[in-house]
Amino acid sequence: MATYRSSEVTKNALIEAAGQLIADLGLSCVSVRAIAMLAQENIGTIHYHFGNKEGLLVEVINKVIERWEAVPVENELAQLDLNDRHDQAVAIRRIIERMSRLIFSSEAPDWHRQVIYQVMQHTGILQEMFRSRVITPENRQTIHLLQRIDPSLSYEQAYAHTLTIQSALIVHADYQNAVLSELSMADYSREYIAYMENILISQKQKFFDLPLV
Amino acid sequence: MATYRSSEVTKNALIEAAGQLIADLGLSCVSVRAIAMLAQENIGTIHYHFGNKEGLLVEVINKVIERWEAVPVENELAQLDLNDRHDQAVAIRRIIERMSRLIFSSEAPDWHRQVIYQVMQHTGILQEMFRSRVITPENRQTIHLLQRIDPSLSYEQAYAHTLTIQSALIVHADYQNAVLSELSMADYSREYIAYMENILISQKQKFFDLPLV
DNA sequence: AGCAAATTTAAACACTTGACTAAATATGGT
DNA sequence: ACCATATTTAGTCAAGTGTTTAAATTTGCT
Repeated sequence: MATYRSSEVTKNALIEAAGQLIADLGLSCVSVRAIAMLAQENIGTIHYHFGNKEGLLVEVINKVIERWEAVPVENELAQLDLNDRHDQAVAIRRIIERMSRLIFSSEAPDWHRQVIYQVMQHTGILQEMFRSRVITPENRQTIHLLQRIDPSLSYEQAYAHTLTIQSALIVHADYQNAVLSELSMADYSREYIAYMENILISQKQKFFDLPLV
Repeated sequence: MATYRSSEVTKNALIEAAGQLIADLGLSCVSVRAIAMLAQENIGTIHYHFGNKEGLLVEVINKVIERWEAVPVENELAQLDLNDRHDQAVAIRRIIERMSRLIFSSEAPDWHRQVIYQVMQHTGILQEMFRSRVITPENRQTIHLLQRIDPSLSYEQAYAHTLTIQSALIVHADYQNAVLSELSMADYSREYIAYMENILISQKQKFFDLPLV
């Protein structure tokens, strides 16, 4: 008699509602009352199931992080010889395509991409979660690859390259509303995302004189 | 006897305090009381001088926008022949260096760069100000240049290029705290910014097979 | 069906927020 | 020095915040 079935249902409803509201209003503009109302649950359930508001937000971010952890960068780079120029070029492509897929594929709820990078704006538990479990480990892989491609790169220089790779995707995610309105689009088209991926990939491959694969 | 001297002094103190607090806490976490306390002014002065909180925020953003408007992109591109490959390469460099200078040069208060892109997160008067007076006009120039460089580019494709140019700078500005902590730096070094500029410039020049200038 | 535990509910809590008011003060031209 | 007025001050307001409480209800095993 540990837990009742209804427990998981309301917890998921609250997480989903919180995610949508964060995407719409911003992380620091959502109230427990708004979340409970959208989820059609009582305010008290938030504190009963998650302890407090932050506990709920942790689970919201956790939902996104688990999707990223399910496809670690290591998998994309396995079976590649990072000393081979051709494989180095493939590695660049794999890293960019993976990140783009995780952010823009429609297999996850819409709010994922609009929520996740908001946590990087304010220091706190949420940022620490995303940084320690996603950002830092993934950057380590990318920096390692870049220093294989060009052994003369310092850590700072390799990090700068890493950020120039990721930044376009981050901006398209975090400023989605502004970007879409500037593009007069309702949502990113598959072609647009593909073209942006292509820019990022071939830019980096050309910069390092890698084969264009 | 229109206005007294003290008026401008307190107005500037309030704008400066608001800017610093927005940079530290985030746009939506700043209260009129915190602003007044940091400025060492009375809360009522905010409503007396600016009408309401939003009126003060408008002036904060205005301070930043005026710096950008003082050096229009047109000036950087004047005397360049946008049909000439060499001048096209120079134009790319000028556009990127101008934006980097506006964001990272130390001639303006520290908070400018951490404040300005926050307004792009939420729709409202502040975003509309920055978009209509800075973003849209500047993007028009960049897109025009890119379509001269490669006439086959559609508007969406040219816009994607524009964003890949700007994104790294935006991310370094808006996520400054997280980036600096990942780099174990107290502030961006001149060398780091210069290296990032170099990446962005030569990446774009190589992508379009322009001379590397 | 009965019953103990898990869950939901509504009301209240203390606190912060942006805004407003009326009185007190400071300013600068005369 | 005077005085009209620009500015500052302190106090109050209603509305919204996250949290807590205790009672009511639902759940699932015996």
